[in-house]
Amino acid sequence: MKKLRLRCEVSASEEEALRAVLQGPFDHQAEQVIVRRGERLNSSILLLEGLLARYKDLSDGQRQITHIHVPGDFADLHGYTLGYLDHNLITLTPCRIARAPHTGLLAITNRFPHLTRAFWFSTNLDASIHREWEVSLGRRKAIERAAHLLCELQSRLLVVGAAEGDSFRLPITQNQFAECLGLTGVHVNRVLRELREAGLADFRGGRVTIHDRPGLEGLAEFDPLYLYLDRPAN
Amino acid sequence: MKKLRLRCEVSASEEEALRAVLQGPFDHQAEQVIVRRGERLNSSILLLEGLLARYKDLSDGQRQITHIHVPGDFADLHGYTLGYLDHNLITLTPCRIARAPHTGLLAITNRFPHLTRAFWFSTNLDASIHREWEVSLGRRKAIERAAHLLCELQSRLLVVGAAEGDSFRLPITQNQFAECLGLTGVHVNRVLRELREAGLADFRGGRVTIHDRPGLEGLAEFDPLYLYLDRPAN
DNA sequence: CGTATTCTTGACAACTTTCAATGCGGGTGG
DNA sequence: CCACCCGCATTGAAAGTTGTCAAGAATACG
Repeated sequence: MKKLRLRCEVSASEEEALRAVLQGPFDHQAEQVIVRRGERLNSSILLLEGLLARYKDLSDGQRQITHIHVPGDFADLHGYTLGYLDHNLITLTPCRIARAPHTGLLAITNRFPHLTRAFWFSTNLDASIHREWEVSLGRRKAIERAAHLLCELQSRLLVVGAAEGDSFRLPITQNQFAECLGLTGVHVNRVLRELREAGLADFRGGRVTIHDRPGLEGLAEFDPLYLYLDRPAN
Repeated sequence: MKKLRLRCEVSASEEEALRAVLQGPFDHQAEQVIVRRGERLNSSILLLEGLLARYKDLSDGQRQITHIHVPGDFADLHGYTLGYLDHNLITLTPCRIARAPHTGLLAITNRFPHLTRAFWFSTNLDASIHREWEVSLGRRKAIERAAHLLCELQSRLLVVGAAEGDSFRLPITQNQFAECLGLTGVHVNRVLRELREAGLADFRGGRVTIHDRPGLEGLAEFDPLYLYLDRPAN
């Protein structure tokens, strides 16, 4: 909740309204599909601890992860207006979540226009991250993609207090990382070695350590503007 | 306006409120940057005629288009909650637009929760399209990406009455098409020839004709679920 | 009618995938 | 306690897809 607050200035009465609506917490194991594509929804999920991912499968078994959620993210708030998701939602690690029933969200959106805009902002921020991933997937080379995602995750985790300076836990496999980047696990492995040998960053054993942030950002052409870290006043 | 209505059931009073807020229409030439990344916004753009694109530039001159807008789309409604855009907005063709000042949108969101949710839905639909593009860019081969985008555009244009059955105007260059697909113009050219020679679709002279929709959809693994064409009841 | 884009094609290069094999480490059962 | 397994990481070699470069053809436009 503190984490959610950081991104969207919320008044005491608004926070109370939201808190009243939330159910849980609930715990989930890793690798569990939490929401299935197309299934009708009646609540949305706030991630408290762990990592979630949005992904889609192709018929030949390939998978593309389209977003990684960090603690404080409303993972499928868009499901509230969409009714169902176009993608699956899976736990990458063991997770703790809270649920906001859509009836409760409806009540909030009818009574708290400002809080509604804060929610709306949150889904728009997700969309902005999707766009940056499109740029990576479409135009950046493998090593640049990897560097960019590491920069993004470090920035986002720092905001919610889940990074210790230039190091943070990222307990996912190289294959999962590859599924974010539109690459194969084999190639990601090579690229991570390159980053390590260049002294830029080290991702091993479920932990990332960034040794040369400027270098990594330069390689990735990382510009955090799209993360809207200077949250708007509205 | 009729087109907007098709995607979001809007009551008479809501429609009137929106109409009262809209300014314009304004006309723009092709290839004009309408909104620049990072610039503070005080109105959002409703596309009435023509095609707009969201894009980002890289330092080496590469460009990635992250979204194509068709008539009826609110092109930068997300700018209302975000304050500024993370991308540029450009006209691909001559365009006619209307503008919704954010002061007006603020008034609407304070008075019409249901219309607010309709707006919110609209930005969530954009995000869904971003996700599908991530899948294309990350996992589909060049010819599949091209086929998928043609299917998507045909579906979306059909909804707003801008497609004539299996044919529709798409007055953009192969290079611009390539910028959507994360490919080079040269390769798009080859891929379009393949689609033509396979009897699937023909994109030439600013017009697309789909000769074998099932074949094209099969090649692309196109599933329109992500377009939320069965709009939700809320 | 001439000029500038855009389209088209070929040959070659670069990047990433595929296939295959080996190493590593943690958990489990004997 | 230790051997065995199994998933994950790592590496090499070969193949495939897409990009780059270059040139000529077609088309649009003034």
